[in-house]
Amino acid sequence: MSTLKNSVRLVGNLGMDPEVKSFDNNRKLAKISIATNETYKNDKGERITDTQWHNLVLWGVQAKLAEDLLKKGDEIAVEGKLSSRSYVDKDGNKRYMTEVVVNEFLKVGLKKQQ
Amino acid sequence: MSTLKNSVRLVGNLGMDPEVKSFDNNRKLAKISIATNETYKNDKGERITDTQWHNLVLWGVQAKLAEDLLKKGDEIAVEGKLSSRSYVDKDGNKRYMTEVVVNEFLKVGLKKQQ
Amino acid sequence: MSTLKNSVRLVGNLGMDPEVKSFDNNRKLAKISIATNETYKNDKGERITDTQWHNLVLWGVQAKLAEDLLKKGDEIAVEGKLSSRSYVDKDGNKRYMTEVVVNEFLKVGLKKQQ
Amino acid sequence: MSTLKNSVRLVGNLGMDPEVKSFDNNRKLAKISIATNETYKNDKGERITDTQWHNLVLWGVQAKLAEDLLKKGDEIAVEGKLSSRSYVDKDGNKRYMTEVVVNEFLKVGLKKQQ
DNA sequence: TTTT
DNA sequence: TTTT
Repeated sequence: MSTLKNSVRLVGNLGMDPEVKSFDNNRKLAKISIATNETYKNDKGERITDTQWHNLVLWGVQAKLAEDLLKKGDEIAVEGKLSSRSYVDKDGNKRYMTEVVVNEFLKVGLKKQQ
Repeated sequence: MSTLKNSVRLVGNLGMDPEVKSFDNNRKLAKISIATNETYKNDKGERITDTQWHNLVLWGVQAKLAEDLLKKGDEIAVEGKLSSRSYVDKDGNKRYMTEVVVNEFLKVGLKKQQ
Repeated sequence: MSTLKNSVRLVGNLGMDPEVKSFDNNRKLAKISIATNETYKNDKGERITDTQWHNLVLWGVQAKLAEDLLKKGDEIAVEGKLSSRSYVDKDGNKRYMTEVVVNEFLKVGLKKQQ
Repeated sequence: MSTLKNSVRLVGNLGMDPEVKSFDNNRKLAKISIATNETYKNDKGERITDTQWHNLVLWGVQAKLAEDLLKKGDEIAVEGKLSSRSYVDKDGNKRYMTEVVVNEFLKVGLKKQQ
């Protein structure tokens, strides 16, 4: 799986503890959502904060590491892949959602920020 | 706007010509969707192709370049930012969609591939 | 200047305080060197640490931020560009060196690590 | 080996055919050098081209692919790791050089460029 | 030493 | 739903 064709890098904070599921074949799945906070000045010189929420999916070893190391509020750096999938909602409508399938993450702690 | 906190890189092909809109303030907006194709071998040694479609949004100069240079089938490399937004669909339901807001793109042509 | 054609991303620790120079035109230059530490297991299952040192160059606003915020031992994430240049050493020989010209950095603090 | 701590991405042209060596243990090594060409306008509005040369090292499967697919003039996209090493030159002096150890490459062909 |  |  090529990192040249599809790669996402994010630095952000977990909005909640990881949700972890275990499957029959011993595979683990963890879901986390992180917020990236970026600040900039608009045309009028006002300080604007743009917060984006991202849904991350981790499998196997990465899921285990997330379960053991991460909790709500923690800051992480991640590298992964953009992945979209469709599902059927409770009203029977087809919906789409986009997730980042994580290859790797680091727990960091932003001390100061520019 | 930090490329350290939120950055996406994709190499893929346009599924259709760019859709371009012009606004009163002379700002231009282009929307394109690209497919990234990755191949790998599964557990059984079978060759699998994973095709992902991505919605890209371009503003200003990048929108103008897309309008002038790109058409259906073209291959591009892009760098941008993950951005999610909500909207209300025709049935009055709140929906979410995730897009890549493009900072920069290159028209490339994959000659051969590994 | 394209981030698609030439981009370097590093997470590492400063080996010394930044060296800062100011020029006549008010331009500032900061030089820092950081070590990236990566650990892996070799063929024999032994834990190996690969430490690489990188020379970073910062100009203008980034140099000012480095001067104000960074000191020996700090951990940073950086995005920049690979740049090589030649110079003449004290014996009159032509030498080459490779540096990373920084576009952006974040001060981080790796709390735990995988 | 983490792509979060040390990652380089380049798009450029080979200055010569790959140099390939084979070792006793069947390991292959390929060396290539590529030029990245970036153009921008300086303060006076003049079009400037900044050409940087980069030394790339490929091992194993990547070396084989380079040997089979690449030749002088070809354009490639690569992802790898910054790596510096010292060596002793013919006059007995210690020298340093910086290389990019390639994880992955794609042969591309830039048709048009912005 | 490449390319546009 | 996070963080500064």
